[in-house]
Amino acid sequence: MEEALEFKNDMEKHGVEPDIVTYNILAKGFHLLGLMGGAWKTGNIEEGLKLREEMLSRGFQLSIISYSVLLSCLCKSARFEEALILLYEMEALGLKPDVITYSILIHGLCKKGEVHRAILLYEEMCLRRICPNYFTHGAILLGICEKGNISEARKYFDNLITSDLVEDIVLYNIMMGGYVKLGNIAEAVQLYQKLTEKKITPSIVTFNTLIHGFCKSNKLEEAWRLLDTIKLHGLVPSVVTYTTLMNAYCEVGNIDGMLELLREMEAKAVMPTHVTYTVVIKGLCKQWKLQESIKLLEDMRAKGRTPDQITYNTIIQCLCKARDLSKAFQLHDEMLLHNLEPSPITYNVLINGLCVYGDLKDADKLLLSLEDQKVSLTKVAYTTIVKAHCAKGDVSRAIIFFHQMVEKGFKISIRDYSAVINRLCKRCLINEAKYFFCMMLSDGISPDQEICEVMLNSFHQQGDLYSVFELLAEMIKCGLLCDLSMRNDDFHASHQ
DNA sequence: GTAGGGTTAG
Repeated sequence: MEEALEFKNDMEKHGVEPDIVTYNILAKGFHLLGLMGGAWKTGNIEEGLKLREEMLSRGFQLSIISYSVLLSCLCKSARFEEALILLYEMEALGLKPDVITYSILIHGLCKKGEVHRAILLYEEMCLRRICPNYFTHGAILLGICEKGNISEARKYFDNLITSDLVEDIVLYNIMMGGYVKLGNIAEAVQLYQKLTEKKITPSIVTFNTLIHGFCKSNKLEEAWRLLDTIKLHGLVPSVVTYTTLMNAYCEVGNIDGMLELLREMEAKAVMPTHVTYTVVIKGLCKQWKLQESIKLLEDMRAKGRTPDQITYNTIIQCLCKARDLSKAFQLHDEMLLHNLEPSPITYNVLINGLCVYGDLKDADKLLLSLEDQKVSLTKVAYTTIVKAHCAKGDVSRAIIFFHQMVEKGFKISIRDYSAVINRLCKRCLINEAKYFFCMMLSDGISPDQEICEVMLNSFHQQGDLYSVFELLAEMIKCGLLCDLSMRNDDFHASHQ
């Protein structure tokens, strides 16, 4: 692309003005690069938007297709506001969005969990007499599935397949994937039987989905048997088929079996992707073959398989466990060097590494500097550091980070409070545990049996009967009464 | 001469 752009600049220098076709060719290039994924993705949207600006300023009209390409890219990075502005812009210019344009937006929204907004757009397109097709329906179905609302998804699916004569295997695949994601392989298999009864031809994705389902339920035999079924249907196992099985082998610690599969796929000229290599790296890490996995990371680039965040996170996590934190941070720096933005998970792994295997002070420093840099973090970054401070007994720091977590607007669950209270009780820091317990109550979260047991035990150990009664009263309020009689016995026992 | 959308794996 760089050369293509340079060439275009050359054209202009020589007085040859680019025209609409020139721009479309460049747009296609950026789109392809975007599809290839990895580090350059976001940079390409910017280039694409720049091209649009340039075209508009030169008085060219973009086509509906060019707009769709831009919309597709924006959706992939969840930039929906900008996408909707572009949609508005195309309408203002007299370009009528069609079923594909709408499907792109609907799919983008669904994929990122914004099903509600997707359905609004869906209704809008229907009002404008643009008829939804399989692509549109598939997007909505996927959205409902990914929200985990499987029964609603099934209703939607059943409606689709009964109201139409022609059936679409992709809809089946999406529905089966929904079941598999929830670990319900049985329902997925039933759907598979249903589609074979209806003489619908399964695709390789159908089988990959089933294989994934079996692997998830530790039914490796069944997964393996599907390889023959694939061949029976005249299909060829894809890179996803192999990678799924390799991952399953990796998970059960059969690294040799995993490598065997890698050799087999290469022998059959199925090219491993960056996901495949990430699985292999994970396997090597499991065997503590860190040098080898770093070597593979380098080899990937040479083979044109750009490692992504997950690839790096895998090795970084292993380096942390091996207490080689400097090498872990070196890889983090390498990500930046390659224009690969570390993900929130990368930082969770590094912070956890410093907390558990390094110096807690460095973890504090890292988190604070990330906040300064406005790097986006997940709640886990905070819970990790809070837990570490609780475990080491530095409650004041734990409280500071806990409040920061609240301020950032993260939803605090009972599990987060339990994690803190458990650790404080373990260190007999009763007053501190009570502090968090009260905070939890004022947060509107009711305690559960487990958390109360932990605290009661701790109070008992310290002979703090006042606290015992106080907590028992609170338990009565919350309806956690089942063990009250036993506690009374305890009380009598300790009074004798 | 150019040109848009769905499902699967880490």
